[in-house]
Amino acid sequence: MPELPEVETSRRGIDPHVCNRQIHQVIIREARLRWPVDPQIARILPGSQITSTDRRGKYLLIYTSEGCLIVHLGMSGSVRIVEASEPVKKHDHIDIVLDNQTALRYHDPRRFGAMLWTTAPVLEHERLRHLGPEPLDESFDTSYLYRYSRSKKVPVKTFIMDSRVVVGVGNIYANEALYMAGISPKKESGTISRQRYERLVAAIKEVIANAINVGGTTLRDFVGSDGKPGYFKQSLQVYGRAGQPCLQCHTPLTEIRIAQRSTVYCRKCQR
DNA sequence: CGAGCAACCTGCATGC
DNA sequence: TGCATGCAGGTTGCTC
Repeated sequence: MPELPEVETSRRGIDPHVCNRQIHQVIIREARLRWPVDPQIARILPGSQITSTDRRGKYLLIYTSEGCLIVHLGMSGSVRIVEASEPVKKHDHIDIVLDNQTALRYHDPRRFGAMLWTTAPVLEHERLRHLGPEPLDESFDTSYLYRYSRSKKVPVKTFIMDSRVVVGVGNIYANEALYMAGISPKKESGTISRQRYERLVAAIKEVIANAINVGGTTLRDFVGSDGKPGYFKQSLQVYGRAGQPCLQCHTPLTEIRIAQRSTVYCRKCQR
């Protein structure tokens, strides 16, 4: 999936095309996503106005005059703007048809994504209320992460991928940030010094900010909402490079599994 | 309570 | 060529 930078890239891509447009029709071809899509939106949304878009972690928020759509792209989801007449492809599950013959089209082969609807305060939604700080927010800092980690026994990689700790750090960027910070992904969270967490916080911010700046990482089928690929893949230092030389010390990179996720690191540079 | 892991689902690469 | 296997960007919700 789309990690945070891909979601932000998608949001920026669709925002100018959907804001201040009226919704003409909602077509739900397949409601069986991670949670069933509320069929009510097909009658509530037509006639309403899209007022703004936002993002919280990996959730894309589409505010309308009637309530808010909370969209998650799961592992394989994408959204893009199409001509409403464009023929649907396999896995094009939902169209939000706008008043200018375009549509916001949600596509998700694996259906791990979601499109939720709420009329209540969005940040109090059950899916959002337990989320930790945004990685680029100033509240995500060394003191916060260090204090939170004390007495935690999970490997640091699992720790930073926990959305209650910080949102948006998925498998790719967790691998990259730990490499950048010189920390072994296996290291027990509670035993890492404050000084090393300072490096880790800086690395997470840097890797996420860079990825957003270049439009996210393209793997397989991710494309930004304008159909252009992201360019971050070429700057990956460890993810997908198992067995290849470390770019700093030339030791072959090691691949292990942590919490069932592929983990690539340099045994020499990361301790 | 935390830790570990199976589950959700499709597509694709690999090996026989 | 066909078929079985394992793996993929995420997250929830079991069991221990």
